[in-house]
Amino acid sequence: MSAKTTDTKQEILSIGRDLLKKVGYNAFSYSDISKQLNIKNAAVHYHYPTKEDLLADIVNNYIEDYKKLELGLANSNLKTVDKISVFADRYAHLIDMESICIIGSVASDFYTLPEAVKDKVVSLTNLVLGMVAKVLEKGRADGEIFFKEEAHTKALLIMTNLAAGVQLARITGKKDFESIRTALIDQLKK
Amino acid sequence: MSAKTTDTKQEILSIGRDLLKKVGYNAFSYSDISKQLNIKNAAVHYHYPTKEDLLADIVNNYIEDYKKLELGLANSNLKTVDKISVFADRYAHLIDMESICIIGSVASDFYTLPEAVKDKVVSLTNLVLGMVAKVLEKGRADGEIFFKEEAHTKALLIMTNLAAGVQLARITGKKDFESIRTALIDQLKK
DNA sequence: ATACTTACTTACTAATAAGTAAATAATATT
DNA sequence: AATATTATTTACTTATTAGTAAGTAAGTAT
Repeated sequence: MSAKTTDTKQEILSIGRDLLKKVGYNAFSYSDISKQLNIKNAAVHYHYPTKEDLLADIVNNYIEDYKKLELGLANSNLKTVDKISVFADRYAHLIDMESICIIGSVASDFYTLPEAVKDKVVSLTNLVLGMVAKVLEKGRADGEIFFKEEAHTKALLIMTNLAAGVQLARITGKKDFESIRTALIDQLKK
Repeated sequence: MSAKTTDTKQEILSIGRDLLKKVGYNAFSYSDISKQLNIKNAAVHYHYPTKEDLLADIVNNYIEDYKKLELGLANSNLKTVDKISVFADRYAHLIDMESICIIGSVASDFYTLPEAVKDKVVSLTNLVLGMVAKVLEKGRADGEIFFKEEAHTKALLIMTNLAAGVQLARITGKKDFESIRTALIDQLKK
């Protein structure tokens, strides 16, 4: 098992992930990737025969990432508000990367996605929403935060604020996102 | 001035608008439009020389629509909560049309949009956010609704909930949107 | 009736897309 | 050293895209 194989494939994955979040599934091509890596188009096809394969791997990769984050948060001794801030920080970082969250990206392109990938997107979305709901529920049980909705609903409210907040920041600027972030955290503190 | 001109151009605009909200700017072509109208590709170019021209007209069209809505709401005697519900209903309707809101659609594709259109998108977004903020501010002044954030921030919170809620509904289903909508309205009633 | 305008169609072009087959270079395995 | 295996290039194909140029049919204006 050579080192180079993994390197190039990983780099393709990484660039694909960035492009997906920056311009969306329909606006990037294998040529965009190959040019960045100074390799030929066909080399990208060697690692990911079809664009669908690449997309599937990107989504799988995010599922793994979020599972790790879930474990990390569970084993941390962060206060609930700070756990939610971890999510808010991730979304704030997307703005600086000229990106939006993958879920938002694939949701916008949903009706043009290969069927097999849609299922993975559903899994990823449920994973993320479930995580946030769990953090919220535990935080409320521990008396650290306050909200009157069901935990799942509150997770929906927070994540939609963040996801669309990042999208909106492209149009009206980052300060609108910061207003959202601040209001969000304040609400939890009651 | 013939009737047919207006008809075809209007239909192109309407189909373009639907496609933009369904699959996004980069995923539809003039061929998609011409096939639906049983005309040739070049006929679409006759009415809208470039895709940028079409996109610009779509955005302008939404600006007009929202200006009319603003007037309609100002002259109505709807309660504030019902005015906000008008927005929520519009977004709920998008789900049934397999669409997302234009602002979300163009935000996702923002870095692939022609420069000239970006400015129009900014205007549209400010128009919508301004409208909602105004409704909220007046509602609070009249003692009809309650919120502690600034009106602009509350408008951001509500509109991001709705916009991303519609996107999320593609993945997890419409009931998540309905949870958001209900929670949103409940919050205003305090 | 003639000229002009409008709304198209036919028939292209140039560029880019995704994807493939075959040859070749580089790296491991035995 | 010989042999696989892996990674990549070269050279395509097929399809689609946005866009254009030239022609035409029908209506409008003078």
